[in-house]
Amino acid sequence: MTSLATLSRSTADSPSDQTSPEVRTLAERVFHQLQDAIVRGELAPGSKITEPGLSKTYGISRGPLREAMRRLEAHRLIERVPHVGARVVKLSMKELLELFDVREALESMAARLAAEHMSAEEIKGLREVLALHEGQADLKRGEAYYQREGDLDFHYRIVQGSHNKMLMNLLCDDLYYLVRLYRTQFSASGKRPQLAFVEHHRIVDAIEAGDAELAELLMRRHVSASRANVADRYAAVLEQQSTSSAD
Amino acid sequence: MTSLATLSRSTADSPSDQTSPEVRTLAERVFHQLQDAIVRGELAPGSKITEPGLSKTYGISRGPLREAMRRLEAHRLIERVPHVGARVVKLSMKELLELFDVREALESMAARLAAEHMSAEEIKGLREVLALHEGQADLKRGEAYYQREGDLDFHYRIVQGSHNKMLMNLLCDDLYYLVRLYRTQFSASGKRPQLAFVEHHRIVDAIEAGDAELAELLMRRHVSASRANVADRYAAVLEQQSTSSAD
DNA sequence: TCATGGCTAATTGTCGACAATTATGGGGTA
DNA sequence: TACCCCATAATTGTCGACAATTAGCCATGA
Repeated sequence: MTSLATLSRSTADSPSDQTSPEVRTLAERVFHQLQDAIVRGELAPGSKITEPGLSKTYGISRGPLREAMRRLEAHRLIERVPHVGARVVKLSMKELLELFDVREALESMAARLAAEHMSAEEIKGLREVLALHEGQADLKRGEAYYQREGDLDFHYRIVQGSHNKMLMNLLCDDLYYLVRLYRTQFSASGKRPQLAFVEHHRIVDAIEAGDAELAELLMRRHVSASRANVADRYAAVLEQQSTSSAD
Repeated sequence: MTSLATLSRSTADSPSDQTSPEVRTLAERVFHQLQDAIVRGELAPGSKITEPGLSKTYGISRGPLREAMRRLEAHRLIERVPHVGARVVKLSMKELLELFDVREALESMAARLAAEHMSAEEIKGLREVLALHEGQADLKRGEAYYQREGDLDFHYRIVQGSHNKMLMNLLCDDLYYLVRLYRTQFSASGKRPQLAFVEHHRIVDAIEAGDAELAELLMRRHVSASRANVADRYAAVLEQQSTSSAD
Protein backbone atom coordinates (compact mmCIF):
# COMPACT_ATOMS: atom_id res chain seq x y z
CA MET A 1 0.00 0.00 0.00
CA THR A 2 1.88 2.99 -1.26
CA SER A 3 1.63 5.94 1.03
CA LEU A 4 1.32 8.24 -1.90
CA ALA A 5 -1.94 6.62 -2.85
CA THR A 6 -3.56 8.15 0.15
CA LEU A 7 -2.75 11.59 -1.12
CA SER A 8 -2.96 11.43 -4.86
CA ARG A 9 -5.63 9.87 -6.97
CA SER A 10 -6.69 6.35 -6.08
CA THR A 11 -4.17 4.08 -7.66
CA ALA A 12 -6.25 0.96 -7.68
CA ASP A 13 -4.76 -2.48 -8.03
CA SER A 14 -6.81 -3.54 -11.00
CA PRO A 15 -6.28 -0.92 -13.64
CA SER A 16 -9.27 -1.84 -15.74
CA ASP A 17 -12.39 -1.80 -13.57
CA GLN A 18 -11.43 0.80 -11.02
CA THR A 19 -14.71 2.42 -10.05
CA SER A 20 -12.97 5.46 -8.65
CA PRO A 21 -14.68 7.71 -6.16
CA GLU A 22 -15.73 10.79 -8.05
CA VAL A 23 -14.95 9.56 -11.53
CA ARG A 24 -18.39 9.75 -13.03
CA THR A 25 -17.70 10.00 -16.69
CA LEU A 26 -15.90 7.85 -19.20
CA ALA A 27 -13.64 10.68 -20.29
CA GLU A 28 -12.44 11.24 -16.75
CA ARG A 29 -11.84 7.58 -16.10
CA VAL A 30 -9.79 7.04 -19.20
CA PHE A 31 -7.95 10.26 -18.46
CA HIS A 32 -6.80 8.91 -15.12
CA GLN A 33 -5.99 5.55 -16.65
CA LEU A 34 -3.88 7.13 -19.35
CA GLN A 35 -2.25 9.44 -16.84
CA ASP A 36 -1.21 6.47 -14.76
CA ALA A 37 -0.06 4.52 -17.77
CA ILE A 38 2.13 7.38 -18.93
CA VAL A 39 3.60 8.15 -15.54
CA ARG A 40 4.34 4.50 -14.92
CA GLY A 41 6.08 4.21 -18.24
CA GLU A 42 3.65 1.69 -19.68
CA LEU A 43 3.23 4.10 -22.55
CA ALA A 44 6.79 4.76 -23.59
CA PRO A 45 7.90 8.40 -23.72
CA GLY A 46 7.95 9.64 -27.28
CA SER A 47 5.75 6.84 -28.55
CA LYS A 48 2.92 7.82 -30.82
CA ILE A 49 -0.58 7.20 -29.56
CA THR A 50 -3.40 6.86 -32.04
CA GLU A 51 -7.04 7.50 -31.35
CA PRO A 52 -8.43 4.32 -32.92
CA GLY A 53 -5.82 2.32 -31.06
CA LEU A 54 -6.63 3.70 -27.63
CA SER A 55 -10.30 3.62 -28.49
CA LYS A 56 -10.12 -0.13 -28.98
CA THR A 57 -7.79 -0.66 -26.03
CA TYR A 58 -10.06 1.04 -23.54
CA GLY A 59 -13.29 0.05 -25.21
CA ILE A 60 -14.70 3.53 -25.56
CA SER A 61 -15.61 5.76 -28.43
CA ARG A 62 -13.33 8.43 -29.78
CA GLY A 63 -15.41 11.25 -28.34
CA PRO A 64 -14.59 10.91 -24.66
CA LEU A 65 -11.15 9.67 -25.61
CA ARG A 66 -10.39 12.92 -27.36
CA GLU A 67 -11.50 14.86 -24.31
CA ALA A 68 -9.22 12.79 -22.14
CA MET A 69 -6.38 13.47 -24.54
CA ARG A 70 -7.12 17.18 -24.40
CA ARG A 71 -6.73 17.05 -20.67
CA LEU A 72 -3.52 15.10 -20.95
CA GLU A 73 -2.25 17.71 -23.35
CA ALA A 74 -3.14 20.48 -20.91
CA HIS A 75 -1.23 18.63 -18.19
CA ARG A 76 1.73 18.38 -20.56
CA LEU A 77 1.78 14.60 -20.56
CA ILE A 78 1.21 14.29 -24.29
CA GLU A 79 1.94 16.60 -27.20
CA ARG A 80 -0.42 17.04 -30.08
CA VAL A 81 -0.01 18.40 -33.57
CA PRO A 82 -3.18 19.20 -35.48
CA HIS A 83 -4.01 16.72 -38.23
CA VAL A 84 -0.90 14.75 -37.38
CA GLY A 85 -1.31 13.05 -34.06
CA ALA A 86 -0.23 12.84 -30.47
CA ARG A 87 2.74 11.31 -28.74
CA VAL A 88 3.73 10.80 -25.16
CA VAL A 89 5.89 13.60 -23.91
CA LYS A 90 9.60 12.88 -23.72
CA LEU A 91 11.46 15.11 -21.34
CA SER A 92 14.81 16.33 -22.53
CA MET A 93 17.44 17.20 -19.98
CA LYS A 94 16.91 20.87 -20.78
CA GLU A 95 13.21 20.60 -20.05
CA LEU A 96 13.90 18.63 -16.91
CA LEU A 97 16.15 21.38 -15.59
CA GLU A 98 13.48 23.91 -16.53
CA LEU A 99 11.05 21.88 -14.49
CA PHE A 100 13.37 22.07 -11.52
CA ASP A 101 13.57 25.84 -11.81
CA VAL A 102 9.81 26.09 -11.73
CA ARG A 103 9.65 23.71 -8.80
CA GLU A 104 12.22 25.74 -6.95
CA ALA A 105 10.15 28.87 -7.37
CA LEU A 106 6.81 27.33 -6.49
CA GLU A 107 7.83 24.97 -3.71
CA SER A 108 9.88 27.55 -1.87
CA MET A 109 6.81 29.77 -1.94
CA ALA A 110 4.74 26.82 -0.74
CA ALA A 111 7.11 26.26 2.16
CA ARG A 112 6.88 29.90 3.11
CA LEU A 113 3.10 29.83 3.08
CA ALA A 114 3.07 26.51 4.91
CA ALA A 115 5.12 28.03 7.71
CA GLU A 116 2.49 30.73 7.99
CA HIS A 117 -0.68 28.71 7.64
CA MET A 118 -0.09 25.08 8.55
CA SER A 119 -2.12 23.83 11.49
CA ALA A 120 -0.73 21.79 14.36
CA GLU A 121 -2.44 18.64 13.11
CA GLU A 122 -1.02 19.11 9.64
CA ILE A 123 2.48 19.50 11.04
CA LYS A 124 1.95 16.40 13.12
CA GLY A 125 0.93 14.49 10.00
CA LEU A 126 4.00 15.80 8.25
CA ARG A 127 6.26 14.46 10.97
CA GLU A 128 4.55 11.11 10.79
CA VAL A 129 5.25 10.95 7.10
CA LEU A 130 8.90 11.65 7.76
CA ALA A 131 9.10 8.97 10.45
CA LEU A 132 7.42 6.45 8.19
CA HIS A 133 9.82 7.06 5.36
CA GLU A 134 12.79 6.99 7.65
CA GLY A 135 11.80 3.51 8.74
CA GLN A 136 11.43 2.43 5.15
CA ALA A 137 14.79 3.88 4.25
CA ASP A 138 16.35 1.85 7.02
CA LEU A 139 14.79 -1.31 5.69
CA LYS A 140 15.65 -0.94 2.04
CA ARG A 141 18.58 1.39 1.82
CA GLY A 142 19.64 0.73 -1.69
CA GLU A 143 16.34 0.36 -3.46
CA ALA A 144 15.05 3.90 -3.55
CA TYR A 145 11.65 3.46 -5.15
CA TYR A 146 9.54 3.81 -2.08
CA GLN A 147 11.81 6.47 -0.82
CA ARG A 148 11.33 8.53 -3.94
CA GLU A 149 7.59 8.19 -3.84
CA GLY A 150 7.78 9.14 -0.22
CA ASP A 151 9.76 12.18 -1.19
CA LEU A 152 6.85 13.34 -3.29
CA ASP A 153 4.57 12.50 -0.38
CA PHE A 154 6.51 14.96 1.73
CA HIS A 155 6.32 17.66 -0.89
CA TYR A 156 2.62 17.02 -1.34
CA ARG A 157 2.03 17.73 2.32
CA ILE A 158 3.96 20.95 2.22
CA VAL A 159 2.05 22.21 -0.76
CA GLN A 160 -1.27 21.32 0.81
CA GLY A 161 -0.13 23.05 3.96
CA SER A 162 0.25 26.28 2.02
CA HIS A 163 -3.55 26.42 1.80
CA ASN A 164 -3.15 28.00 -1.61
CA LYS A 165 -5.41 26.20 -4.04
CA MET A 166 -3.78 27.62 -7.12
CA LEU A 167 -0.39 26.43 -5.92
CA MET A 168 -1.85 23.03 -5.15
CA ASN A 169 -3.31 22.73 -8.59
CA LEU A 170 -0.13 23.74 -10.34
CA LEU A 171 2.16 21.50 -8.33
CA CYS A 172 0.05 18.48 -7.43
CA ASP A 173 -2.03 18.24 -10.58
CA ASP A 174 0.58 19.18 -13.14
CA LEU A 175 4.22 19.31 -12.17
CA TYR A 176 4.36 16.33 -9.83
CA TYR A 177 3.11 14.03 -12.58
CA LEU A 178 5.92 15.30 -14.75
CA VAL A 179 8.35 14.61 -11.92
CA ARG A 180 7.11 11.06 -11.65
CA LEU A 181 7.32 10.66 -15.39
CA TYR A 182 10.90 11.84 -15.33
CA ARG A 183 11.75 9.33 -12.62
CA THR A 184 10.49 6.44 -14.71
CA GLN A 185 11.93 7.83 -17.93
CA PHE A 186 15.42 8.33 -16.57
CA SER A 187 15.00 5.52 -14.04
CA ALA A 188 16.22 8.01 -11.49
CA SER A 189 18.09 6.32 -8.71
CA GLY A 190 18.03 8.74 -5.86
CA LYS A 191 21.60 8.89 -4.63
CA ARG A 192 21.27 11.04 -1.61
CA PRO A 193 18.56 9.74 0.71
CA GLN A 194 20.32 10.66 3.93
CA LEU A 195 20.94 14.20 2.80
CA ALA A 196 17.37 14.61 1.68
CA PHE A 197 16.12 13.34 5.01
CA VAL A 198 18.13 15.84 6.95
CA GLU A 199 16.91 18.62 4.70
CA HIS A 200 13.32 17.47 5.10
CA HIS A 201 13.61 17.55 8.85
CA ARG A 202 15.07 21.01 8.89
CA ILE A 203 12.30 22.27 6.66
CA VAL A 204 9.68 20.86 9.01
CA ASP A 205 11.50 22.43 11.93
CA ALA A 206 11.33 25.81 10.27
CA ILE A 207 7.67 25.35 9.46
CA GLU A 208 6.87 24.31 13.00
CA ALA A 209 8.73 27.35 14.31
CA GLY A 210 6.68 29.54 12.01
CA ASP A 211 9.85 30.82 10.40
CA ALA A 212 8.57 31.49 6.92
CA GLU A 213 11.75 32.93 5.51
CA LEU A 214 13.87 30.06 6.73
CA ALA A 215 11.42 27.45 5.46
CA GLU A 216 11.44 29.13 2.10
CA LEU A 217 15.21 29.28 1.98
CA LEU A 218 15.65 25.67 3.00
CA MET A 219 13.12 24.39 0.52
CA ARG A 220 14.77 26.43 -2.16
CA ARG A 221 18.13 24.89 -1.38
CA HIS A 222 16.58 21.46 -1.19
CA VAL A 223 15.13 21.63 -4.68
CA SER A 224 18.20 23.36 -6.00
CA ALA A 225 20.43 20.61 -4.61
CA SER A 226 18.23 18.01 -6.23
CA ARG A 227 18.53 19.85 -9.51
CA ALA A 228 22.29 20.08 -9.20
CA ASN A 229 22.44 16.38 -8.46
CA VAL A 230 20.56 15.59 -11.64
CA ALA A 231 22.67 17.97 -13.67
CA ASP A 232 25.89 16.50 -12.33
CA ARG A 233 24.84 12.94 -13.06
CA TYR A 234 23.87 13.97 -16.56
CA ALA A 235 27.21 15.68 -17.10
CA ALA A 236 28.95 12.52 -15.90
CA VAL A 237 27.02 10.43 -18.38
CA LEU A 238 27.91 12.78 -21.18
CA GLU A 239 31.56 12.67 -20.16
CA GLN A 240 31.56 8.90 -20.12
CA GLN A 241 29.96 8.73 -23.55
CA SER A 242 32.46 11.14 -25.07
CA THR A 243 35.39 9.13 -23.70
CA SER A 244 34.12 5.65 -24.56
CA SER A 245 33.09 6.49 -28.12
CA ALA A 246 35.21 9.18 -29.68
CA ASP A 247 32.77 11.79 -30.95
CA MET B 1 -3.10 48.95 -32.09
CA THR B 2 -2.52 47.45 -28.69
CA SER B 3 1.10 46.68 -28.10
CA LEU B 4 0.16 43.51 -26.33
CA ALA B 5 -1.34 42.15 -29.49
CA THR B 6 2.10 41.81 -30.95
CA LEU B 7 3.10 39.42 -28.23
CA SER B 8 0.00 37.46 -27.34
CA ARG B 9 -2.45 35.85 -29.68
CA SER B 10 -3.78 37.95 -32.51
CA THR B 11 -6.54 40.06 -31.06
CA ALA B 12 -8.31 40.80 -34.30
CA ASP B 13 -10.73 43.67 -34.67
CA SER B 14 -13.59 41.63 -36.06
CA PRO B 15 -14.23 38.86 -33.56
CA SER B 16 -16.22 36.66 -35.88
CA ASP B 17 -14.22 35.92 -39.00
CA GLN B 18 -10.69 36.12 -37.68
CA THR B 19 -8.70 33.70 -39.79
CA SER B 20 -5.90 33.49 -37.26
CA PRO B 21 -2.40 32.47 -38.28
CA GLU B 22 -1.87 28.92 -37.14
CA VAL B 23 -5.42 28.19 -36.07
CA ARG B 24 -6.15 25.26 -38.30
CA THR B 25 -9.02 23.64 -36.52
CA LEU B 26 -12.44 24.76 -35.46
CA ALA B 27 -11.87 23.78 -31.86
CA GLU B 28 -8.80 25.97 -31.64
CA ARG B 29 -10.48 28.94 -33.25
CA VAL B 30 -13.48 28.86 -30.95
CA PHE B 31 -11.14 28.33 -28.02
CA HIS B 32 -9.34 31.56 -28.77
CA GLN B 33 -12.61 33.35 -29.40
CA LEU B 34 -14.03 32.20 -26.09
CA GLN B 35 -10.80 33.01 -24.33
CA ASP B 36 -10.95 36.55 -25.63
CA ALA B 37 -14.62 36.89 -24.82
CA ILE B 38 -14.07 35.79 -21.25
CA VAL B 39 -10.99 37.90 -20.64
CA ARG B 40 -12.70 40.96 -22.10
CA GLY B 41 -15.70 40.44 -19.89
CA GLU B 42 -18.13 39.85 -22.74
CA LEU B 43 -19.01 36.61 -20.99
CA ALA B 44 -19.75 37.74 -17.48
CA PRO B 45 -17.81 36.04 -14.67
CA GLY B 46 -19.94 33.45 -12.96
CA SER B 47 -22.41 33.26 -15.80
CA LYS B 48 -23.44 29.81 -16.94
CA ILE B 49 -22.48 28.81 -20.45
CA THR B 50 -24.43 26.09 -22.18
CA GLU B 51 -23.19 23.91 -24.98
CA PRO B 52 -26.19 24.25 -27.30
CA GLY B 53 -26.11 28.00 -26.78
CA LEU B 54 -22.47 28.42 -27.71
CA SER B 55 -22.89 25.87 -30.45
CA LYS B 56 -25.49 28.07 -32.10
CA THR B 57 -23.63 31.29 -31.35
CA TYR B 58 -20.44 30.19 -33.03
CA GLY B 59 -22.10 28.06 -35.66
CA ILE B 60 -20.21 24.88 -34.91
CA SER B 61 -21.11 21.46 -33.64
CA ARG B 62 -20.85 20.46 -30.03
CA GLY B 63 -17.86 18.21 -30.68
CA PRO B 64 -15.16 20.82 -31.24
CA LEU B 65 -16.96 23.12 -28.83
CA ARG B 66 -16.51 20.64 -26.02
CA GLU B 67 -12.83 20.35 -26.80
CA ALA B 68 -12.50 24.11 -26.67
CA MET B 69 -14.28 24.10 -23.33
CA ARG B 70 -11.92 21.43 -22.05
CA ARG B 71 -9.02 23.68 -22.90
CA LEU B 72 -10.67 26.63 -21.23
CA GLU B 73 -11.17 24.49 -18.16
CA ALA B 74 -7.52 23.49 -18.17
CA HIS B 75 -6.59 27.18 -18.36
CA ARG B 76 -8.89 27.85 -15.41
CA LEU B 77 -11.09 30.23 -17.33
CA ILE B 78 -14.22 28.17 -16.86
CA GLU B 79 -15.27 25.65 -14.23
CA ARG B 80 -17.15 22.50 -15.08
CA VAL B 81 -19.20 20.09 -13.03
CA PRO B 82 -19.99 16.72 -14.61
CA HIS B 83 -23.58 16.40 -15.77
CA VAL B 84 -24.34 19.88 -14.51
CA GLY B 85 -22.61 22.41 -16.71
CA ALA B 86 -19.93 25.03 -16.98
CA ARG B 87 -19.70 28.62 -15.88
CA VAL B 88 -17.19 31.38 -16.39
CA VAL B 89 -14.73 31.54 -13.54
CA LYS B 90 -15.33 34.27 -10.99
CA LEU B 91 -12.25 35.19 -9.03
CA SER B 92 -12.80 35.78 -5.35
CA MET B 93 -10.44 38.10 -3.52
CA LYS B 94 -8.90 35.10 -1.82
CA GLU B 95 -8.15 33.46 -5.15
CA LEU B 96 -6.83 36.72 -6.52
CA LEU B 97 -4.36 37.01 -3.68
CA GLU B 98 -3.39 33.39 -4.25
CA LEU B 99 -2.73 34.28 -7.85
CA PHE B 100 -0.43 37.05 -6.75
CA ASP B 101 1.54 34.67 -4.56
CA VAL B 102 2.07 32.35 -7.49
CA ARG B 103 3.04 35.26 -9.70
CA GLU B 104 5.52 36.45 -7.11
CA ALA B 105 7.17 33.05 -7.04
CA LEU B 106 7.26 32.51 -10.78
CA GLU B 107 8.03 36.02 -11.98
CA SER B 108 10.85 36.55 -9.54
CA MET B 109 12.35 33.34 -10.87
CA ALA B 110 11.76 34.59 -14.38
CA ALA B 111 13.57 37.83 -13.62
CA ARG B 112 16.49 35.90 -12.20
CA LEU B 113 16.74 33.72 -15.27
CA ALA B 114 16.26 36.72 -17.54
CA ALA B 115 19.25 38.41 -15.94
CA GLU B 116 21.27 35.32 -16.76
CA HIS B 117 20.07 34.56 -20.24
CA MET B 118 18.62 37.63 -21.89
CA SER B 119 20.42 38.74 -25.04
CA ALA B 120 21.40 42.31 -25.80
CA GLU B 121 18.69 42.63 -28.43
CA GLU B 122 16.06 41.39 -26.03
CA ILE B 123 17.11 43.91 -23.43
CA LYS B 124 17.01 46.62 -26.07
CA GLY B 125 13.46 45.62 -26.94
CA LEU B 126 12.57 45.68 -23.29
CA ARG B 127 13.78 49.24 -22.94
CA GLU B 128 11.80 50.25 -26.01
CA VAL B 129 8.67 48.84 -24.44
CA LEU B 130 9.31 50.87 -21.33
CA ALA B 131 9.88 54.06 -23.33
CA LEU B 132 6.71 53.47 -25.32
CA HIS B 133 4.60 53.04 -22.24
CA GLU B 134 6.15 56.00 -20.55
CA GLY B 135 5.03 58.17 -23.42
CA GLN B 136 1.54 56.73 -23.23
CA ALA B 137 1.41 57.29 -19.49
CA ASP B 138 2.28 60.93 -20.07
CA LEU B 139 -0.54 61.32 -22.54
CA LYS B 140 -3.33 59.69 -20.58
CA ARG B 141 -2.33 59.84 -16.99
CA GLY B 142 -5.65 59.03 -15.40
CA GLU B 143 -7.01 56.42 -17.74
CA ALA B 144 -4.84 53.45 -16.98
CA TYR B 145 -6.11 50.91 -19.49
CA TYR B 146 -3.25 51.04 -21.92
CA GLN B 147 -0.85 51.34 -19.08
CA ARG B 148 -2.14 48.16 -17.52
CA GLU B 149 -1.96 46.25 -20.75
CA GLY B 150 1.49 47.67 -21.17
CA ASP B 151 2.35 46.42 -17.74
CA LEU B 152 1.61 42.90 -18.87
CA ASP B 153 3.64 43.60 -21.98
CA PHE B 154 6.63 44.30 -19.79
CA HIS B 155 6.13 41.16 -17.78
CA TYR B 156 5.69 39.15 -20.96
CA ARG B 157 9.10 40.25 -22.15
CA ILE B 158 10.77 39.33 -18.90
CA VAL B 159 9.27 35.88 -18.92
CA GLN B 160 10.30 35.30 -22.50
CA GLY B 161 13.75 36.51 -21.62
CA SER B 162 14.05 33.73 -19.09
CA HIS B 163 14.27 31.29 -22.02
CA ASN B 164 12.43 28.78 -19.87
CA LYS B 165 9.61 27.31 -21.92
CA MET B 166 7.82 25.80 -18.98
CA LEU B 167 7.81 29.14 -17.22
CA MET B 168 6.57 30.81 -20.37
CA ASN B 169 3.73 28.37 -20.70
CA LEU B 170 2.64 28.70 -17.10
CA LEU B 171 2.75 32.47 -16.99
CA CYS B 172 1.88 33.59 -20.50
CA ASP B 173 -0.62 30.90 -21.41
CA ASP B 174 -2.36 30.51 -18.07
CA LEU B 175 -1.80 33.06 -15.36
CA TYR B 176 -1.68 36.21 -17.45
CA TYR B 177 -5.12 35.50 -18.85
CA LEU B 178 -6.38 35.24 -15.30
CA VAL B 179 -4.71 38.54 -14.52
CA ARG B 180 -6.46 40.18 -17.43
CA LEU B 181 -9.73 38.61 -16.38
CA TYR B 182 -9.27 40.01 -12.90
CA ARG B 183 -8.65 43.47 -14.29
CA THR B 184 -11.92 43.46 -16.18
CA GLN B 185 -13.82 41.78 -13.37
CA PHE B 186 -12.72 44.20 -10.68
CA SER B 187 -12.33 47.07 -13.18
CA ALA B 188 -8.90 47.51 -11.70
CA SER B 189 -7.83 51.12 -11.82
CA GLY B 190 -4.08 51.06 -11.52
CA LYS B 191 -3.29 53.64 -8.89
CA ARG B 192 0.44 53.66 -8.90
CA PRO B 193 1.74 54.04 -12.43
CA GLN B 194 4.73 56.19 -11.52
CA LEU B 195 5.86 53.78 -8.85
CA ALA B 196 5.50 50.83 -11.19
CA PHE B 197 7.52 52.62 -13.84
CA VAL B 198 10.38 53.24 -11.49
CA GLU B 199 10.32 49.64 -10.40
CA HIS B 200 10.26 48.45 -13.99
CA HIS B 201 13.30 50.52 -14.83
CA ARG B 202 15.23 49.23 -11.88
CA ILE B 203 14.41 45.68 -12.82
CA VAL B 204 15.70 46.24 -16.32
CA ASP B 205 18.82 47.84 -14.92
CA ALA B 206 19.49 44.77 -12.83
CA ILE B 207 18.86 42.47 -15.77
CA GLU B 208 21.17 44.50 -17.99
CA ALA B 209 23.86 44.36 -15.32
CA GLY B 210 23.45 40.60 -15.17
CA ASP B 211 22.67 40.83 -11.47
CA ALA B 212 20.36 37.86 -11.15
CA GLU B 213 19.83 38.11 -7.42
CA LEU B 214 18.91 41.76 -7.55
CA ALA B 215 16.58 41.31 -10.50
CA GLU B 216 14.85 38.53 -8.64
CA LEU B 217 14.51 40.57 -5.48
CA LEU B 218 13.20 43.63 -7.29
CA MET B 219 10.65 41.65 -9.27
CA ARG B 220 9.54 39.98 -6.10
CA ARG B 221 8.99 43.29 -4.40
CA HIS B 222 7.28 44.64 -7.48
CA VAL B 223 4.68 41.87 -7.54
CA SER B 224 4.38 41.92 -3.79
CA ALA B 225 3.69 45.66 -3.80
CA SER B 226 1.06 45.17 -6.44
CA ARG B 227 -0.54 42.50 -4.31
CA ALA B 228 -0.46 44.70 -1.23
CA ASN B 229 -2.03 47.50 -3.23
CA VAL B 230 -4.91 45.25 -4.24
CA ALA B 231 -5.34 43.93 -0.71
CA ASP B 232 -5.37 47.43 0.74
CA ARG B 233 -7.95 48.67 -1.72
CA TYR B 234 -10.10 45.66 -0.95
CA ALA B 235 -9.80 46.23 2.77
CA ALA B 236 -10.81 49.84 2.22
CA VAL B 237 -13.88 48.76 0.29
CA LEU B 238 -14.83 46.36 3.05
CA GLU B 239 -14.36 49.08 5.64
CA GLN B 240 -16.54 51.47 3.69
CA GLN B 241 -19.26 48.88 3.33
CA SER B 242 -19.28 48.05 7.03
CA THR B 243 -19.57 51.75 7.99
CA SER B 244 -22.19 52.76 5.46
CA SER B 245 -24.49 49.80 6.07
CA ALA B 246 -24.35 48.49 9.61
CA ASP B 247 -23.64 44.82 9.30
C1' DT C 1 -48.48 26.17 4.67
C1' DC C 2 -44.80 23.19 3.96
C1' DA C 3 -42.62 19.02 2.67
C1' DT C 4 -42.41 15.25 -0.61
C1' DG C 5 -43.02 12.65 -4.61
C1' DG C 6 -42.88 11.96 -9.41
C1' DC C 7 -42.94 13.94 -14.09
C1' DT C 8 -41.23 16.81 -17.76
C1' DA C 9 -37.87 19.41 -20.08
C1' DA C 10 -33.33 20.65 -20.78
C1' DT C 11 -28.56 19.72 -20.70
C1' DT C 12 -24.69 16.78 -20.70
C1' DG C 13 -22.37 12.33 -22.03
C1' DT C 14 -21.60 8.96 -25.61
C1' DC C 15 -21.62 6.89 -30.03
C1' DG C 16 -21.08 5.84 -35.01
C1' DA C 17 -20.47 7.79 -39.63
C1' DC C 18 -18.73 11.08 -42.93
C1' DA C 19 -15.39 14.73 -44.53
C1' DA C 20 -10.74 16.71 -44.58
C1' DT C 21 -5.97 16.34 -44.06
C1' DT C 22 -1.69 14.00 -43.84
C1' DA C 23 1.64 10.15 -44.23
C1' DT C 24 3.19 6.41 -47.17
C1' DG C 25 4.27 3.71 -50.98
C1' DG C 26 4.96 2.80 -55.85
C1' DG C 27 5.83 4.22 -60.43
C1' DG C 28 7.87 7.15 -63.67
C1' DT C 29 11.51 10.28 -65.30
C1' DA C 30 15.98 12.91 -65.48
C1' DT D 1 20.49 5.72 -58.97
C1' DA D 2 18.18 9.55 -57.11
C1' DC D 3 14.33 12.55 -57.18
C1' DC D 4 9.62 13.93 -57.90
C1' DC D 5 4.76 13.20 -58.44
C1' DC D 6 0.58 10.93 -57.69
C1' DA D 7 -2.64 7.52 -55.77
C1' DT D 8 -3.91 5.03 -51.79
C1' DA D 9 -4.54 4.23 -46.99
C1' DA D 10 -4.71 5.66 -42.43
C1' DT D 11 -5.61 9.10 -39.09
C1' DT D 12 -7.66 13.23 -37.47
C1' DG D 13 -11.54 16.70 -37.53
C1' DT D 14 -16.46 17.40 -37.61
C1' DC D 15 -21.20 16.38 -37.43
C1' DG D 16 -25.85 14.78 -36.07
C1' DA D 17 -28.47 11.54 -33.24
C1' DC D 18 -29.38 8.82 -29.18
C1' DA D 19 -28.84 7.65 -24.14
C1' DA D 20 -28.10 9.11 -19.32
C1' DT D 21 -28.27 12.35 -15.81
C1' DT D 22 -29.91 16.44 -13.67
C1' DA D 23 -32.76 20.59 -12.51
C1' DG D 24 -37.21 22.56 -12.13
C1' DC D 25 -42.11 22.29 -11.60
C1' DC D 26 -46.45 20.83 -10.37
C1' DA D 27 -49.44 18.06 -7.89
C1' DT D 28 -50.45 15.54 -3.77
C1' DG D 29 -50.54 14.73 0.99
C1' DA D 30 -49.81 15.72 5.96
